[in-house]
Amino acid sequence: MSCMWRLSRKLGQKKQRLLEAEQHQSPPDGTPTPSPKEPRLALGPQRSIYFSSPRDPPARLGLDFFDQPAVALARAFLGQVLVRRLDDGTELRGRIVETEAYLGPEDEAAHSRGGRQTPRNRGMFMKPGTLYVYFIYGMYFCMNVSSQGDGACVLLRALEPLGGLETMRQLRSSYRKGSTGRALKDRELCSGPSKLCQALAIDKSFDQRDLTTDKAVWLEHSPAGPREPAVVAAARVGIGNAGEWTQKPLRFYIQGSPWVSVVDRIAEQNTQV
DNA sequence: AACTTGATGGACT
DNA sequence: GTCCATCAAGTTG
Repeated sequence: MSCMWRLSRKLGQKKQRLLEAEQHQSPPDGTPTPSPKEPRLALGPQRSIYFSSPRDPPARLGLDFFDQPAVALARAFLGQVLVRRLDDGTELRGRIVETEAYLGPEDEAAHSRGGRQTPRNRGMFMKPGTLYVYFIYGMYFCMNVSSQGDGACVLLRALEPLGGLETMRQLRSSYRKGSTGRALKDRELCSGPSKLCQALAIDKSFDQRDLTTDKAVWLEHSPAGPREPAVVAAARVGIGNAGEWTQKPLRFYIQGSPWVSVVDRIAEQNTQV
């Protein structure tokens, strides 16, 4: 009977999760949502995005945004829109729903642990907003953005695809082995750090690029959502033996979003809604 | 061994 | 259909 209780509780959580997901999703057709109020973000004393230099895309986020400590930046990323412009002019867009903070030399799980600086991880030590793209497991890429703090950065782990989904599907399929497989579901396009790199055609050539000035990739201010989404803080994924650093809650995701790569139900119990 | 993924097989709804 | 556990896949430090 405690089994029964546990089961029904589990189902209840799932229902609740789907319900919340609907609230946090953007309109399916990408129609701009009327914004009743300016979104409350920890951007500091930043000029209005509408008065940036005329040649820039109106909503591109600048150095003011990226120049904050890794944890703050990892949280601030949630909801913002990553845009990738392909050579043929196609724009791929995705709303960031999951990130991880890597804090720098003291963080035993970071590539910059102990202050290690190599040609590979140089991007981590460059100015905030610089990309650090690395090759992993012999076949994938992961995309990080340098934050304030030497050797600190934020890993982008999952996006809600907003535009260019068919191109993303093609890009993702073309990288796969058989390439004869079924069409990927929308949820499979960007739900993981290497998946989103495939979907947006991000590879090593993007390493050390500047997100505030690059012509092919940038970050745009989030359209205002229905309400401030709840953010879950959970342990990072794929951290092996990094002592105390393995369990630290440095992964952040939008609670209830169906686009997140890995959900942590235990961590969600500590999230206030 | 690594900040991952996709295919596969089994249990379950 | 979903979900979960397992494992193999290439390269780099």
